[in-house]
Amino acid sequence: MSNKKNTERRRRRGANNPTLDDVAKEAGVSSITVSRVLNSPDSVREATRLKVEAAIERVGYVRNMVAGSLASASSRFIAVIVPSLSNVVFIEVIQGLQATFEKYGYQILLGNTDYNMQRETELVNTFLGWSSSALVTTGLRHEESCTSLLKRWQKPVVEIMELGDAIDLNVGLSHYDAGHCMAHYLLEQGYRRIVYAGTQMDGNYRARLRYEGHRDRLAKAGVEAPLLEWAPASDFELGGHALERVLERYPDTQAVHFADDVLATGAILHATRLGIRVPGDIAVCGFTGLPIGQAISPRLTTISSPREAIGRIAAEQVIARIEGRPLDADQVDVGFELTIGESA
Amino acid sequence: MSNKKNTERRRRRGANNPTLDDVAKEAGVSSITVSRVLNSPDSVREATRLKVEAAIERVGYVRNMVAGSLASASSRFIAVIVPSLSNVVFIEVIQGLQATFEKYGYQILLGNTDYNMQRETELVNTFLGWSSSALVTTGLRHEESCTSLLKRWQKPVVEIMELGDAIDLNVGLSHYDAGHCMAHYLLEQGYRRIVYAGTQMDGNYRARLRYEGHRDRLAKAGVEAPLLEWAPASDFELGGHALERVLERYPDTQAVHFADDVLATGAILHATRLGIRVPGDIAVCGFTGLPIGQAISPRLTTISSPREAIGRIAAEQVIARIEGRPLDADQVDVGFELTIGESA
DNA sequence: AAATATGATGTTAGCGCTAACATTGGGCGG
DNA sequence: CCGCCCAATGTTAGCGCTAACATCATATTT
Repeated sequence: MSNKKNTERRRRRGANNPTLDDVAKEAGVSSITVSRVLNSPDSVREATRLKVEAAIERVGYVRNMVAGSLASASSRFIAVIVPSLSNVVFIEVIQGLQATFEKYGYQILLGNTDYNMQRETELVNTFLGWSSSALVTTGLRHEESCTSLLKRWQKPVVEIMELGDAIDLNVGLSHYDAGHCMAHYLLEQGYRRIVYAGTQMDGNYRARLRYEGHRDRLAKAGVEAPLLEWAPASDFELGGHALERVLERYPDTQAVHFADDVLATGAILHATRLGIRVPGDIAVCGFTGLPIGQAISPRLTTISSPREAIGRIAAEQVIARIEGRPLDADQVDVGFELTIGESA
Repeated sequence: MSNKKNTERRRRRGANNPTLDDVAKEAGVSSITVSRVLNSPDSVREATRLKVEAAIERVGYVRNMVAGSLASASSRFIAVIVPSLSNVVFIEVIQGLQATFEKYGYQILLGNTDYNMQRETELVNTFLGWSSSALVTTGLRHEESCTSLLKRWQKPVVEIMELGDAIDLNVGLSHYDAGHCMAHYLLEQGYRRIVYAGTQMDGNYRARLRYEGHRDRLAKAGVEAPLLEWAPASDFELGGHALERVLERYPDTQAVHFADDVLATGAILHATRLGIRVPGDIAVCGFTGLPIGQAISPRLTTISSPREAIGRIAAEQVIARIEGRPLDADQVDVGFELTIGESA
């Protein structure tokens, strides 16, 4: 068959960095001992360890994580999937995740879906292909194939932000209740003509869940729940614009319930500029509990969600699972808090 | 020697997911053909490709990226190292990087140093171990061993945010010039008693570079350049607090040059609450060009840096390098812009 | 002192994929 | 209709590491 003229030919790629074997030779031990120094230093005699560490230093060894992960069929990666990086909320969640995972020596593999579920499925596939140790994703709604893939997967999966029927672990809060709670507060304050205003409520369906809570509470009081929605992502300017549109469309509005604090803050700052008094002429409230809402005057009335805590708790749950510690519960309700400011 | 009784024993791990070979068998081709369908579909006949794709679907194959990276000695990872995730600036840079790299099918491997250079070196080591295709890091200052490791490394390295003597590629702006420019503007407006106020200026030495530009410009005008500094990270509340401390320590201050927009915004909002007129009683300016600075009244006078553009340009440079396209220059000065608001 | 347990290190055989080369079967010019 | 070329596919040998088991020296038990 093949013309076996190649006794010693095949060469591979350039790099040729020092490998474990080079270190082993240098230190006068076997490569598995070097591997142990790296992975479980306690299982090696101190003298050996020092010898190996010196050798590592001398040859300038850089560990090949890829080979290690292939051999052990696991990486110290945690896949994290969020729908957006422009929304501070997810940034803060990522901070919580990152800080906690780092403590335990795990790396985050970050994916951004742009509120696109197909993209989410692709990311899940890629991340599983990296032998991730666990996966954290946002929300409970996924493509069918994505859900079934994750259910079959043998490692921890956490769905965050929202509570409900989850694949595995679940850390979040009830957005329906949050919307309901704020609507209740507004009614209590005597407001009756209340408009809900949000952005991108198809992709960001949690904002819609809050609207539903809001609407149902108003319905119970026999009050209409008009909804205005915009396509672009929330920013301060859009908040100001939204306030004007609300007043145009429903001139007798008494209060605006914004889907998030960025819009609400933008509305308040714009109102100040226009000489519209908040809450005198119109009351404003939001959702999230961003620092900027508490820095402006009037201070924003809002619902604060513990964003970094969601990240921290989700990460702790994952670590517990990985380390085989038992969990109190597979679902954690982090709750929310009505923060009463001066704006409503 | 070894009691060779084990003809077919050694089993490995649990998972046993379908592999390329399973797909190959199912499709009636060899595994390399499946590999080609995945990596270079154009090199396979359409009929074959469809057959293989159907087989992939049928067996529920999930690609093992780890094995692929080991065999090809390269992953589609780009290592990205930033000093902080609490600072919006880096978030926006990451957004720019992420959006661009995603277009080309690269994944970001994100590391956070918390302004600790030793941590940076560790992250660099880990990320090189993942066979990253390139590395993006923040700033020009690193540990000696880190710099030399990166210089020996054969793949693209970009240092961002700051301009100067770089390892390989460099995308950023001159912070010294930015500070100088703002000081020049303040002098031009007739201010003479100007205080510079910042946070964490040891770790975040770019804020110090801006101070040095500021100080040198004032010196040229024969004016003192007092500096006040705080240890915690910038937030709105600290900005208000800082304004009060400045007025306490230097009661006749005419203008405060804040190291960033978060502090400056916090100061303006706090001043409004206290009834201090800006710029009537005291002028305020910042650095960064955050949206919030332009949403408040008075609008903030600041220096806008193109944060997302830094990310996008850095990513484009890297991609060009990886694809072997020639670069116009290894260094890109993205510049900055004096944004004149009403606050100074 | 023999038997057994324990701790430290070594040997072997992959993990699942792809680079490098080999083979095969038309298509096509002469 | 022969030889050559090229496109499509196959064969082989690792990539660098670690799981699983093996070995050996020393400590502990009986």
